[in-house]
Amino acid sequence: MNITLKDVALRAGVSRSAVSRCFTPGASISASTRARVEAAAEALGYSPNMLARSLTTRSTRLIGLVSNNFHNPVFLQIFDLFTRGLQDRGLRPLLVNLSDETDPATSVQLLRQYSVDGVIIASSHLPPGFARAFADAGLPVVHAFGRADAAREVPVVCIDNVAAGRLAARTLLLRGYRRLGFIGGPEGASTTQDRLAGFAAEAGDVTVSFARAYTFEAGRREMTRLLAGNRAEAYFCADDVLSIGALSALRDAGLCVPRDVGVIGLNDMEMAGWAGIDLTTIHQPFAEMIAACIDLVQAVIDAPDRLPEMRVFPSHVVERGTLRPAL
Amino acid sequence: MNITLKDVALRAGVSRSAVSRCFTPGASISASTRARVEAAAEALGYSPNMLARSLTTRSTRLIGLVSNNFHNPVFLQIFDLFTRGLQDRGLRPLLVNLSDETDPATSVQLLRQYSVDGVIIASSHLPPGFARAFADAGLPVVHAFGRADAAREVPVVCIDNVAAGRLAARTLLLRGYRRLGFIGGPEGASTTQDRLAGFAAEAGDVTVSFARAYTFEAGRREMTRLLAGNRAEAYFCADDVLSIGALSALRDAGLCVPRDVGVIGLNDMEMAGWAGIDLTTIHQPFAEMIAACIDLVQAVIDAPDRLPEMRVFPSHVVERGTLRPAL
DNA sequence: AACACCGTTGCAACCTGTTGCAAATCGGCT
DNA sequence: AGCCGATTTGCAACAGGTTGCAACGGTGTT
Repeated sequence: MNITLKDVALRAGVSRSAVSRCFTPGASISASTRARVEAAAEALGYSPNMLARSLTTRSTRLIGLVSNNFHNPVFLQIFDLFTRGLQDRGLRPLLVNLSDETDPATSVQLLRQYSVDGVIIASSHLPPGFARAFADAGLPVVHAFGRADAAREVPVVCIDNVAAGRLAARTLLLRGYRRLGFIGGPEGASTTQDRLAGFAAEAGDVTVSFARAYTFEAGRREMTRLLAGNRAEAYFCADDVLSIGALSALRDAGLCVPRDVGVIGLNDMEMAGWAGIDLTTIHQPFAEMIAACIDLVQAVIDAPDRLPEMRVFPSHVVERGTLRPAL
Repeated sequence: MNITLKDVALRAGVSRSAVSRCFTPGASISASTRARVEAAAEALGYSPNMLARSLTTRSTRLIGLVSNNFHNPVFLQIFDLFTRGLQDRGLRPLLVNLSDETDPATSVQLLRQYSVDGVIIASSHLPPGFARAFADAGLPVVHAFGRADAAREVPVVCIDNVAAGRLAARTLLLRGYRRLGFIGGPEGASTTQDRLAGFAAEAGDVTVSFARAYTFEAGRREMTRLLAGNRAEAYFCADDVLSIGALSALRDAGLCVPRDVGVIGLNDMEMAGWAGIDLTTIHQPFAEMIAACIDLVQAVIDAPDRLPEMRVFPSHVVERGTLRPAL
């Protein structure tokens, strides 16, 4: 059915090895045989079987892309960057949707069955040790948006979430907001914990609450709940989509943003810049971070014994319309 | 390095075939050897190499998932449904991001190199013949959100876009809106053309314009442009994210929706239901459509010579706040 | 002409698993 | 014990490639 090496070899009148070498960069082959082989391959429409090749080369160029964030719109941007970045380097993303699955064992087995060269985990809320399970199974792994202090076990690419929390607090204080509030994602999410730690360290006494998930509805519900009590003057939401939910609740309550209440988010997803949302937020440099992830996983593949490394990126405030100007 | 059949066979004191049969459902193997093999496999942490197996079985259970819609938030929902649906059936999505690549040749070659069992194309704006190129290469393919009349060449899963356009027009007319306008996606998108055809057929004389892309900004810009001229009483936007952009422009212009202008979208993406957006829109039953895609691609894999089939799903209006009530 | 050297080529083994076929084993029956 | 048929098992070939090694052919040198 399909065209194989043998067919091409037969037509070109050479051995299978010659054909193989023709498609292997750097192999020793004369210009004349190469031409004959290429002509034959062209005529037959041959393209080498990557998976058969991988048996001996032990490289599939497949990368497992593991995530459980299929409800936060920022992840569409993230998947776009990952898939394009991988493709540009000749790597292929095998997508794994964890949805509610949080036991790494099945994903590890799955990705080993498919002999992926490496794994990128893109998530900020997974049980501790999730990423390590891949490393333990001998799979090169990088954890994107993971926790910095896990980096002794697994390479991590992230921003300094504690510093980002601090930055959020300073930004709010500088604009004259006093009683501050924090709205996190699920309490277990490491990013949420770190952002809160930094925020509280800088702002002192803050009201703290957690949304059920990184979704619009969860953010809106949480803010609605908060408004029933004694509200703060400004809130740091640990994620843009939460912020947008919170803004919706504030507006429904007849409060004016940024005059009555200030809101600062985190991520700077595309939607944050939409007219009508216009969210002031802390920018994560996704493009650079994702490029770093791919470089890093490639580096681990090339040198499996390299020590886990952490790449921390700077974040900064993007001024829009949900905070009043600095005093 | 990795554990193979041979290692397990050695430890269990049986032949490689016995081990293979132990992992092949329906193969003839006695309970006692099975137990011995399973114990050995367990002890060594063996799991079979799917790719090596695929050499002889000619099935990888890999499905190419091809799309160029990484900027329309509805596609995050769609990817979620696809990945979960495929996983639930033991299939693995190999994601291909076309971004601006519109020549099928490279994608076809890529997916053939990886011996995918089948391909699902999820896009409404691709050059005609794109999907057919996969079929011509002998790859089982299904086109999700494709054009109905291409179904003679390639199986298609879609709604009846012409009927949806009609439905939009009737819905607007029934609510007393007269001079109607249509805002499409890129003019070349088949879905846009069909929706317009139905809309115009029912509404008669409509103002027609096209946004550059299926994005918020494009929708907003197009509506802003339209407002400079003689505006219509209500608009059918061929996509929710366009609608949201259009709404943003309307509000900035001080117009009241739905009193001054009505807007109806199409897709019923999650965001359409967000408070503050509250978009009246035509629902596409994504969950059912995507399940159908997967069933269909599986069917084509099982019977490659089956005639291309079209599965058309019903769509209906979801009433929210961007149209005034019916008279 | 003899020799060394280098790039090119084919052979054969190997990567990991599957499967047709024939041989071995087993249980049951006379 | 001997025979039958069904089940289980291993051998060997195969899927589509890669690669170490030895043989080969051509060139330049002495």
